[in-house]
Amino acid sequence: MAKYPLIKSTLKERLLSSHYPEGLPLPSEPQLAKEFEVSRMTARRAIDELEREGYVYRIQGAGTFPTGKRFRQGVFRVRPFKEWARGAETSTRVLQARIVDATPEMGIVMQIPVGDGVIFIHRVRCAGDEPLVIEKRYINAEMAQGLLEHNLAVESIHEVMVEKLGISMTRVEQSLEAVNLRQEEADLLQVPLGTAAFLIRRTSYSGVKRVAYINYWVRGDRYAFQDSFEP
Amino acid sequence: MAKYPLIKSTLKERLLSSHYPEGLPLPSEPQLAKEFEVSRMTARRAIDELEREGYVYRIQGAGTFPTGKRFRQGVFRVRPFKEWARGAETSTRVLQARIVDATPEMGIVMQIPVGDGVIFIHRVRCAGDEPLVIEKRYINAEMAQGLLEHNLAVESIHEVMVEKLGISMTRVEQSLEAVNLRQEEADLLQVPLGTAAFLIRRTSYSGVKRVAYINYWVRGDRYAFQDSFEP
DNA sequence: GAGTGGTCTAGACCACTCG
DNA sequence: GAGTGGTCTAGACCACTCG
Repeated sequence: MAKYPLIKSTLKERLLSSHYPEGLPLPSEPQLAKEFEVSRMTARRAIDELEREGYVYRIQGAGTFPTGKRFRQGVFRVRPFKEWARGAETSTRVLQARIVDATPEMGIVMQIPVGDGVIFIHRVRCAGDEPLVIEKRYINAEMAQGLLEHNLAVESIHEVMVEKLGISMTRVEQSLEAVNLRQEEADLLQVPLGTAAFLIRRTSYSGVKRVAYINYWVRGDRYAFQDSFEP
Repeated sequence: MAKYPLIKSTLKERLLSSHYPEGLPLPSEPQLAKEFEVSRMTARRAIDELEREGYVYRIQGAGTFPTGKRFRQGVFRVRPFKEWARGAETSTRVLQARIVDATPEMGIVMQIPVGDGVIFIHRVRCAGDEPLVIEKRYINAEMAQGLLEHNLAVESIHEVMVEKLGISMTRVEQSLEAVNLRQEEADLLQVPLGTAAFLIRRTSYSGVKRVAYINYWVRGDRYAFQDSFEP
């Protein structure tokens, strides 16, 4: 039998029973290797998996720390559109891209005063002429000046903001819902009214400031998340 | 700079451009190590990440294969029902729990001969008298003898199987879809026909054997996944 | 400067697949 | 039996943190 699963489950038990105090590092990798009588690489492998599962985080030079009790809230990850539509020819249709005044709703989600400038971008992303995703972005206009001068049908908006405009995104919060498409969205995606879809709501932060709020509607009949894990 | 990210991105490009034909293995790990002039462990690390991201899958003894062009990407995690229905009083209604003969469909998903015994369990899980989740489980009867003698309205089926019946679950594969509820499911969840819901399909393995196949329908108007990360 | 995690090497043995 | 991926070792050097 492999050794690292035993190390992993032993450490997991200790973490769940608060054997290692929060805020303090776990024993170092060489120490754990010694305790379990394995090479450092084998100890690392166990920790690698615990890190991926959210039990610990590592800081190079400082140590490995318990994440505390917040881990394991439902987690999902969404990859860039181009990656998951791989194989097919992808294209993007820009329906709107302009500066608008923040409505009260935008003011709340963006945390800015009503009337402030907001860049509104409305796009449809297709794979092989089939529309798959609707995207509505609201971006703090003050923080992303010059964004509208780029070709939004070709360039990745996120990349432009990070690489060309120098905005550092420090945190992303998102939620995933299952919804029935309304007439407007159904028409754009060319499916019947009420078709089930994923709705992803995403807020991007730069420090404490909210840079962008995005809604994605993803066709439920064309997309699935997939996961595999060892319990 | 580290070497494995370059290997990874090179392989990813090749996979996206169909450089490696579907159905055939990629070059073996020793061959890739040689090509990129690194040790086998470094080549493996690049492939490890591609596997985790769903670009390739590996079969011990046979090779590493491209996963092909399915629009299936991303990762999500589902918490146990009791955790996310927290705060509310949860209850479970068992609609059916009996042994049936495997239909051809069950035979395929369970990888057993048609006609073999399958434990079928149909439950509805509620929070505060409101139905939230429908569950249909198909379990290899041979591997889970005695399961039906437990109180399935109270006990966790997974825990009974692992702790009481001694079945070791080694791997779980699952997918997450957005679907419109059909009449039967809508009635059980007391929502209108066609309401959007999450459909989770889960297969549990014990080694190479498939222990269980489960479908969960989760009300889209009552559940959302949440995630937050640093890019 | 001592200690930490990040990466890498050149081997080794094993379980498994396949013709 | 040859080849594959799965695991492991005992080292090494590096970038980074911290007192």
